[in-house]
Amino acid sequence: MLEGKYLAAIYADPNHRSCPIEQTFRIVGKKWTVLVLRELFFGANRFGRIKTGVGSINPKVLSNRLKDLEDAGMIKRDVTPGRPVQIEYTLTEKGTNILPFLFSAAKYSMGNCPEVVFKDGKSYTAEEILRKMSS
Amino acid sequence: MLEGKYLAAIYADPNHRSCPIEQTFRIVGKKWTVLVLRELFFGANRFGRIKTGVGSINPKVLSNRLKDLEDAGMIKRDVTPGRPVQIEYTLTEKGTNILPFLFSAAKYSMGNCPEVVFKDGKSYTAEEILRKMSS
DNA sequence: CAGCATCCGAATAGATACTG
DNA sequence: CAGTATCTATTCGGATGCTG
Repeated sequence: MLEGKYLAAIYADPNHRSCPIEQTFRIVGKKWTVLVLRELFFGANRFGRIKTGVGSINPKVLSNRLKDLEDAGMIKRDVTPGRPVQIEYTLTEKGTNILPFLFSAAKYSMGNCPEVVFKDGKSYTAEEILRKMSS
Repeated sequence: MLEGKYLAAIYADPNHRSCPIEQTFRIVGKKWTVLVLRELFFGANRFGRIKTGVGSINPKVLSNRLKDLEDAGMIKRDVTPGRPVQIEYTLTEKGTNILPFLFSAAKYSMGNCPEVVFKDGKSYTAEEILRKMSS
C-alpha cells in the first residue's frame, strides 16, 4: 500500500498547515454535492437538467449546493439575457479537477460493494472496469 | 480528462445497478468518518488515541462512527479480556482499500486549495508531492 | 424555466456528567 | 480506559406554493 506511506509524510511535512483530506470534504462532503458534480460532468448545465439527473433533490437544496460550488470556485454561473433569461452552469478548472476524486470514489464501491453497484454482484478491479468499458 | 469518458460508461453499462459514487459516500460521507479512517491508517487503534487524533470529536459521535464502520465491514473491534479489558480497532481489507480514495481527496486539495493546506500557499501536483516526500 | 419563501420535521452533533 | 446517558441546540433537508 504505497499511499499509506505518503499520507503519513504529508502531515510530517513542516510545510503542512491543515489536513488536506478534511479540506476536500469541507468542499464536496455535503449531501448531494458530488451528485451535482456528477451531472455537470455528464453535460447537464441547466438547473432543471441537473435536478432531474440528481433525482429527488429539492430545488432549494440544489440552489444552495450550486451556490456552495460557485463560492468554492468550482463552477461558473452564466446568464444569457432574453426571454426567458438563460442560466448555464459550467465547471471551472478547479471543478474539473475533482473528476479523479469522483472516479476514485466510484472505483472503491465497484471493487468493494459490488452487490449494491452491479446487477451481477461481482466486483471488478479498476483494470477490469477500464477494459470492460473500452470494449 | 480520461476518467470522464469512463465515468459516463459506467452508467451506460447494462450491468449497472446504482451509482457507485453515491454508494461510497453513503459509507464514508458522514461527518468525521474520513478523519477516523485517517487515524486508523496512522496506526491509532484505541478509542482514546483516535479521539485525540481526530480532534474535537464528541465520544458519542466517535462511538457511532466506529459502529458505522464496523457495520460496513471496514473495521474490526477486538476485545482482549483483562483488567481493564482492552479494545482494539483494526482496518479490515475492505477498510484498507479505502486508502487510495483518501489519498485522492488529499491530492485534490493540495493541488487546488493550497492556501489552506500548505503554509507556503503553493500548490503541488501529485508528482511533486510524491517526489517531495520521498526525499 | 429557474428558482425563492415559508414552514416544518428529522436527523445530528455538542455539552456535560457519569459508569464498569 | 472506553465508552453510555441525557439533554439541548442547531443544522439541514423535505414539502409545498409562488413568481418574473
